[in-house]
Amino acid sequence: MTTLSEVARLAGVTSATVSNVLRQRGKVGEQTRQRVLDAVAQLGYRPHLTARALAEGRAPTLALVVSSIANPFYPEFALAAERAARDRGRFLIVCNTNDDPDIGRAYLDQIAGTLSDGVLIMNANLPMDELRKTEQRGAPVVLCMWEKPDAPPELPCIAVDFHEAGAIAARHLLGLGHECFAALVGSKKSGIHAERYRGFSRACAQAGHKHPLQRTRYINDTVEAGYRATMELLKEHPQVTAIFASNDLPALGAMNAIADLGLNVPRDISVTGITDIQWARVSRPALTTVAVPTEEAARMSIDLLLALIERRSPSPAMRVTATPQLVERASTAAPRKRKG
Amino acid sequence: MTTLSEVARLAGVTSATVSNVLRQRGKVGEQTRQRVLDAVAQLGYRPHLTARALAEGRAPTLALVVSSIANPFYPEFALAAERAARDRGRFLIVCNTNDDPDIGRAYLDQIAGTLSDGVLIMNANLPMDELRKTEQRGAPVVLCMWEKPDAPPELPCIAVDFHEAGAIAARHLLGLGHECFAALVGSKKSGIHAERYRGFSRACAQAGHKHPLQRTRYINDTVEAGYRATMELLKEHPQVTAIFASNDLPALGAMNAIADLGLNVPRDISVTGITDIQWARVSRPALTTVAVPTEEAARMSIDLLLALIERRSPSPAMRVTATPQLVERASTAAPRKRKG
DNA sequence: AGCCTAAGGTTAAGCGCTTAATCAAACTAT
DNA sequence: ATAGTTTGATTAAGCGCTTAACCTTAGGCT
Repeated sequence: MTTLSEVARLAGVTSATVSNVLRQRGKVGEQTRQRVLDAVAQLGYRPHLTARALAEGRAPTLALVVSSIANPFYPEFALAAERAARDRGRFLIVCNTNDDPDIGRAYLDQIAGTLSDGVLIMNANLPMDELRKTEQRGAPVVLCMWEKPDAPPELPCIAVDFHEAGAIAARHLLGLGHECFAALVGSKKSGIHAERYRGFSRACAQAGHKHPLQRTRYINDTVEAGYRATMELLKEHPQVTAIFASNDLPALGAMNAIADLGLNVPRDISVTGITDIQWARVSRPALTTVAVPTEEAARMSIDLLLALIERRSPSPAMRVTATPQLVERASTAAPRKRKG
Repeated sequence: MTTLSEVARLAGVTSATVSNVLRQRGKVGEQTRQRVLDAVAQLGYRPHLTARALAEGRAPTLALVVSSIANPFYPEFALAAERAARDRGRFLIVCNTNDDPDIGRAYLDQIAGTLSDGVLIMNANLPMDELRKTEQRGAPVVLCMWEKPDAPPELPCIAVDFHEAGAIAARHLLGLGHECFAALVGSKKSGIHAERYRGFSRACAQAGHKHPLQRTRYINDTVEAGYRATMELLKEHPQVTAIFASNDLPALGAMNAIADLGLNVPRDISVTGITDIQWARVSRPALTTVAVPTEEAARMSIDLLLALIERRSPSPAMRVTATPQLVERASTAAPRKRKG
């Protein structure tokens, strides 16, 4: 590892001058500048990022805390965030908590402010006051993909209009002529997905087809849970012609269940999800879903975090990304005419 | 951010003593030790990882360079590596190159040795001499999942017995009674998957069912490529009863193609993959595949890297992980009796 | 000619921590 | 009682870099 002073010695200047050349700070004469640059090239000098960060009084990385690998959306978002960070010249440490709050806490304790300048939180299942604590330690926190626009988050966050996402799905199904739905909604008590469901039912009500609670199931965000819930729902309510899932994973499970019941998607029953994970494209039939702007949300999250780090934006502004978009694939169609 | 010396002042000692207490180094009296620990607790002191790394002459993170998000296996491996790193008390920076060697180079240039102590390479599509250069700069490099055990890698690596993986798939299909196969193999010139295919054909030959080249397609590692190749293959060779894919993604594409041809998996045609990505479990029918020991390989990669960093293991040992394992699901069955 | 300023550098302190070298005091052994 | 050792702490240097403050020298102005 060549250091600044070795470069300086070769160029016949002081390390401060080399630093000034490299950082484009201060006044440096043209010919010394060249000598320095030559020396840098000759020695293959690369700045020591750790030392630089320490000297600048900042940390050399950003961190992203994600809760789980179970849902493929998280890795997708993680890589989107990585890209956004790289585009801003930052490096991203990924912290997977495996849904264990203790791991999340340990991560935050260790790296917030000491290794990471700021932290992105992606559904990490961590209590708010824990997050506020790390914020007070000097490492800004940004919640990516805030689900509940009603409850003021008390922390900077990127909110996605999930209410609209639910409404989009509903309007799509209504537009095809569906009137009798079943709904698979992410677990009730965590409040996750509540907004998606609310958007869905409001749109239904507005169209004059109020969605009744007995055709709603609160389930985990898994293929299996979607499968089981659909099996039950379709047995109890055979008149259902379309299934709204607040997430893609249960939607895929629903499609499997329908197939196992000897029915056809979309001929007999239509299915919609929300998110547009990669699997949605590959499944048979390909899933119609409402895409959340992952790339954009990741970019905004990083930018907000960087702004907070540089204290440019003192107000913990809560911004909303662009509206989600319907991605129409093969899992939805007009309902089959009732026999009789 | 409370610092060491603030803790020291409160405890009435020197910062060196505090450091000794925390690192369990040197001799410290019992009552001062307690005073120090009390002060640490009272102030909520947390060591500054960046400063510590600089003082210790090491870098505070490890790095993982992955080529792409397109194949969901990479994120799965990345999170496995993250877990392994965390278990060893290390933090992982993930570097996604998006298959662009320039990005990979830039990442290595910037962080190898200056922010990361060592680098894990996962199919990053980087030239060997580039990697050797970063190694000489003092940041050990480990290749995860080396595909070609024939060619000595010249760099420390974790090799998986992909030859055996191919053979396992072949033996499974042969055992079911199949004799006429088609093969979808990862792109020829990169040499990736060559070993998997070789294992497959050798096992076929041993069983007396030599696999002919005209029923082999060298394709990209995508669902779409698998789909297209299968369409072609089945039109040219309708007698095929089983498809061997060197990777899960093309295998899934093959299943879709078969369905679109009006045929049934596995009744008409069986399909196998290699890797066991998450999608394999969810697809309909669920994919029979040969699982590579992801978790284990990730763990071994991290351990080898750490050993190299600590110069414990001077020899760039190439180790082979445990044998891949067959995961039998619904996409394979005995061939249908020939009509006539 | 003398003063001020700007340009082009250097000095030195410091980021928070580690660690080898050092030192003082308290024991042990003779 | 004196030398030698151990225990338990301190001192100070240094990791590689940044940056405010300072110092020259040369040129511009009256």
